[in-house]
Amino acid sequence: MVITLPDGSERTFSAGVTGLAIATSIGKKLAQDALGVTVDGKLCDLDAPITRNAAISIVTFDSPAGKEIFWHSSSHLMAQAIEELFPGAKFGAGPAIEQGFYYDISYPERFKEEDLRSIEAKMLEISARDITITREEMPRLQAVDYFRNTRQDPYKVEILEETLKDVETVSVYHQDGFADLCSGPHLPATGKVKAVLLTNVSSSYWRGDSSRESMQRIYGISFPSDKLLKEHVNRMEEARRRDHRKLGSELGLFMLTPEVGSGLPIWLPKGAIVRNELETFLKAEQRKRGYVPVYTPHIGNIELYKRSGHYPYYSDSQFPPLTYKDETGREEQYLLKPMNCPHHHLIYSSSLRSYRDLPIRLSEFGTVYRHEQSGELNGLVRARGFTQDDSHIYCRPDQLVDEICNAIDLTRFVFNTLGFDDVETRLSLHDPANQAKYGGTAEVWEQAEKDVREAADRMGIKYFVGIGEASFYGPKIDFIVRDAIGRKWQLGTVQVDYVMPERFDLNYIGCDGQKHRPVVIHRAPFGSMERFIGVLIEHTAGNFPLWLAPVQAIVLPIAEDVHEYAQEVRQALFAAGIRTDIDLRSEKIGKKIREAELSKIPCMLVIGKNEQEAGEVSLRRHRKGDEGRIGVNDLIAKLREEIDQRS
RNA sequence: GCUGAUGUAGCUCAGUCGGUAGAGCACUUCCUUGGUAAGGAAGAGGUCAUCGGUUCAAAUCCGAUCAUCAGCUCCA
Repeated sequence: MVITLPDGSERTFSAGVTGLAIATSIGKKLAQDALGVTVDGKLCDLDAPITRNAAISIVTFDSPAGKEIFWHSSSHLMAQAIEELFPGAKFGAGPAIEQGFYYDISYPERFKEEDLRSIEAKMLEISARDITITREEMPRLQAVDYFRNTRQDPYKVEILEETLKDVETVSVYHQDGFADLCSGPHLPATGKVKAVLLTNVSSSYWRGDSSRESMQRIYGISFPSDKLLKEHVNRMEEARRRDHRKLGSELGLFMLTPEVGSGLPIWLPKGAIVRNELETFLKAEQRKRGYVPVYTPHIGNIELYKRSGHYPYYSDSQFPPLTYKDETGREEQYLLKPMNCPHHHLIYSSSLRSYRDLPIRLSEFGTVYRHEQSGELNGLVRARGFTQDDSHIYCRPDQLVDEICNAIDLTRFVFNTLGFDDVETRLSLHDPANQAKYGGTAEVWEQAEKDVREAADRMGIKYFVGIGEASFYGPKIDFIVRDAIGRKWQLGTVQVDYVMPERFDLNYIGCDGQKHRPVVIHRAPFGSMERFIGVLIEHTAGNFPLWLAPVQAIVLPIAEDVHEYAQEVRQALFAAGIRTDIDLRSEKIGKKIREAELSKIPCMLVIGKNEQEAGEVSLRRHRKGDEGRIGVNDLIAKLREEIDQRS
């Protein structure tokens, strides 16, 4: 039997050889590190016999597949520890996740912080026992009996009787007295897990259904060595330092206060500069690309949102309507604007449109208010009041794919300028099994999804498909980035809409003299200014590029005798439009530099007698250090160039 | 909204058994006039999230509310 290794070399083994045996034949170290094996691309247990010629690859902790096996087994290890410490605990789902694992547990007592520590200790103890983990294939009905009567775990029985009801044979993994229904693969033995950290306990609903019972979910992460765990803990601490909520108040960018209301961010002067720069940047770019600006009010008659269909779909997540009664008793209801689209549609239909006028691209930084659930609020990235860089493009069907491509291009331009290179793109399509969630006919959806796919393909975007992620009026392309602790946030979006033109009876006169329906594209490259800047803060750790920095330069005179010259330098930079502060305190230069560094000011201009005599400054860059002396005019030219290039 | 945790000076945090509030940094003033990440001294700063209860006495114990954090659910 011939086994092909990842480097292309071939080796002969007798039939039934295991991954472990192959690893051992290659090297001792590999055999030690081996967690699983892929056989012709399929991930398998290390002790599974290989019965035919195959290409195999030994999986270690270094690979994503290795981590998944490791963490999945760790969740079983945790379950076993909990079962030994807390008899009667019932187990729901316990998968590996991107950063570790969790297990959902039903147990009458609340797990406390101390419990997590004792579970960790028990896990390490079970690891030290180095129990062999074995797989058993079992007919499904036998498994039902086993989990109902032997294991007495109703959740596993439910999975067997519902999710797996059409499956003949299932697999069960055993380690000592503990057993779990699981498709695997798993580690060969518990001893591989050398370091474990249980991070928190929170609640979850059984099967993610808020009408079902609440379970306790314990999150953890584990590693094959203490060293790797320490590195992970350090990374987490670094992430906390980058948290935009922390940096936002340290750097004076924004604030949140219950005196205004939760989820309603206030932009402080420094944060307002960042936001304003971004808005100016996008406005200029949109002007080049044929967008025209509009402004619309912050509230609108509720009938508008009933007509658009937003109100019934989203009434839960809106602030309650304002009711106004005039002296005749006539009542009107207004809604705090939850989205900008209906207003823009009215602008479109305010005059007769010819096919020659299209596409029409209406744009607005529109502030909207949504009553997000309290538990969902999160600094700037999830707020109740936020501003969308919203635009609606009205075009003819034959222009649609081009216009989607243009919108994708603009979004990519924005992301590239701001240095977001790790962006995932999701093609968000509707869920055919849940038709009630959507407006519009099946034909319209089919066309819309075909169009976005075509545009995405033409733009060469690497995307993944998200079924059920579409909005109620159409499919979309979403640009998703991660925050400092790895959580994903949707920023930019491009959405196709055949539904609103119907609801608002939008039309244009075609070359045949007849009325036709335009198509609408909703798009927002930043998405929400708040969320975008929140993620940008974490992405840059508050070290904004020069063009965005709230304070671009600070003049640091060494002693009082050069204060006058220092003021002149500051004025010169100011006159060139460079945001420049000056530190005139009677502190030593070391302290002034330290504080400027901590404030993350990109350029420090150190000035003493030497600089004054030569008409120069000493330029020190944030996190880079002294760059030497430069004439004031040269400095201004250099900084202006960097700012204008947005480099 | 749900489950759990947390809330003390502008910030980071101490505060024992219930006995009336503490540090460092920041801030203000004074001294110091300096060369690339913390010069010195003094001063000021708190209705211990809010409201209610227990108690001779509450930052501390109990309850409610608000807010924040983690996760779940949701996301136009």
